[in-house]
Amino acid sequence: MFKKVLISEDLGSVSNGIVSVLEALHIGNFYQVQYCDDAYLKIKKANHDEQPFDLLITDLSFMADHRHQKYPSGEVLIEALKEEYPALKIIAYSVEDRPPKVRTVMLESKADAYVCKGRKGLQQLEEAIFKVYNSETYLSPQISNALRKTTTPEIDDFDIKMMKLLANGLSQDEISHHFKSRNINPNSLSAIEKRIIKLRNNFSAKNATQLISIAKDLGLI
Amino acid sequence: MFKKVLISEDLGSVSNGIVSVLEALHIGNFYQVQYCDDAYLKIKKANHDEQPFDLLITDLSFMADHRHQKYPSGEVLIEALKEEYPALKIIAYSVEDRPPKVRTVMLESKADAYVCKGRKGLQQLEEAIFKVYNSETYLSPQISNALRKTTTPEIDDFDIKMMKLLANGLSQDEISHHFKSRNINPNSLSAIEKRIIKLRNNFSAKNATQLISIAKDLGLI
DNA sequence: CAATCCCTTGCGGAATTCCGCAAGGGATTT
DNA sequence: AAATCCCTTGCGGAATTCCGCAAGGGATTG
Repeated sequence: MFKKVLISEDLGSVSNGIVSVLEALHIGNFYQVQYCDDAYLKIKKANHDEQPFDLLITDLSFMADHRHQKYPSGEVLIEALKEEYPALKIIAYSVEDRPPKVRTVMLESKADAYVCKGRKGLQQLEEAIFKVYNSETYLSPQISNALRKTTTPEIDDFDIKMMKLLANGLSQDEISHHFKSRNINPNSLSAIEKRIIKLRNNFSAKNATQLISIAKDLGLI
Repeated sequence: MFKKVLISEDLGSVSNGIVSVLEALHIGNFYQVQYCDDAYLKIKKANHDEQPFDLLITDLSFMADHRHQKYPSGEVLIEALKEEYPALKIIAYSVEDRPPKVRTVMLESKADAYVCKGRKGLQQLEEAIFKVYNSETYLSPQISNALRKTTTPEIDDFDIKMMKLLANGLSQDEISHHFKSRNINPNSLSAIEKRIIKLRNNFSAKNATQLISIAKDLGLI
């Protein structure tokens, strides 16, 4: 079983729960941090000292406070760590259960497991620990099908950028200029128009306002 | 100190944390439930048996699952209980730290305290328990000024309705018809226009799309 | 009563969005 | 090489939104 575990979670109460799971598995060598940056530094130092962690359990969203963070969220922390220390296993433990989020965390950040906080969260976490130890991936049952691309097909990075700009109040013309000034294609007013229309059709939105409303509900932006 | 406490919280891990606080205060007589409906029934029964609870600590948002609930959220549970059992003290314990939510929970649902889950959440919870026991109210420091109406002044029920309709993709003209058909005033296209402009100015939004984006971030809709 | 304030309503024009049609270019297929 | 497909770009007109100006009505105030 895992020998050295790090818990990254800003809610003390949740942290307690994770600890109880580890203790039930007789894993005594664990550490807790409340900020992603601390997690990164602790893992880096452990590796440097040749006593590396072999499992990280981390939340995704952390309350922002006065301390400025290089890694503001679990996603970016996971992505950075997986690039630097591929051997480190990582379990994401989050309340977020929307498929798009699960997809990015598993496919882009490359987490090994995604467990939803919930009524059965700690049981599922225990299950995930076993699976991951055996080099398998794990998803909570309620999101087990989140990786199938049946959900919202064909929404690419560009579309997300565009919707964020829309949500920030930019006009189609301003979005066009925005992309032109950054040499990102496509960038013509007409093309922007067409892509927004495509998105509206995708989500059955009557206008851009509803499109942004839906995208926010889905957690896309 | 409180003699009989109920914890209503669907995340087992968080529940653990609350329990540790109660134990530190030597409150041994407590019960835990994972659904609002169970909380309501348990409190009702305790009162009927003349062994009432004197404190409820409850989360606000509960994951929906297969079990259909009469009380889907902490807010409505609190409101119902406070009407029926005014003597029962209630502490809301939630990740939600946006002023509008705090306002409705404290002013409309009439909770005695609002504690934000966070890095210091459990310490604040302990503080809240003491305050509430002395019949005072308590707010976490980060939201201590949430009750001042300086935040988003003059956003009334009508504005909220209007923004919800906007988010649902209705045009200003359709919104006008919507209110006309329900005999709600004002309802002219021009008036709708003016109120949307007023809201945009309030929130410094460049257009209706950004307005909806901001309103969603603030939790107004 | 008159003056004032506040809100609703209306109007006109500019800006923006919405929508369909069409041309052009690159990649793939036949 | 030709045909096809897909995406980008452009254009024109209708619909909608955005914005300022102004009139009317109700409530409050002097």
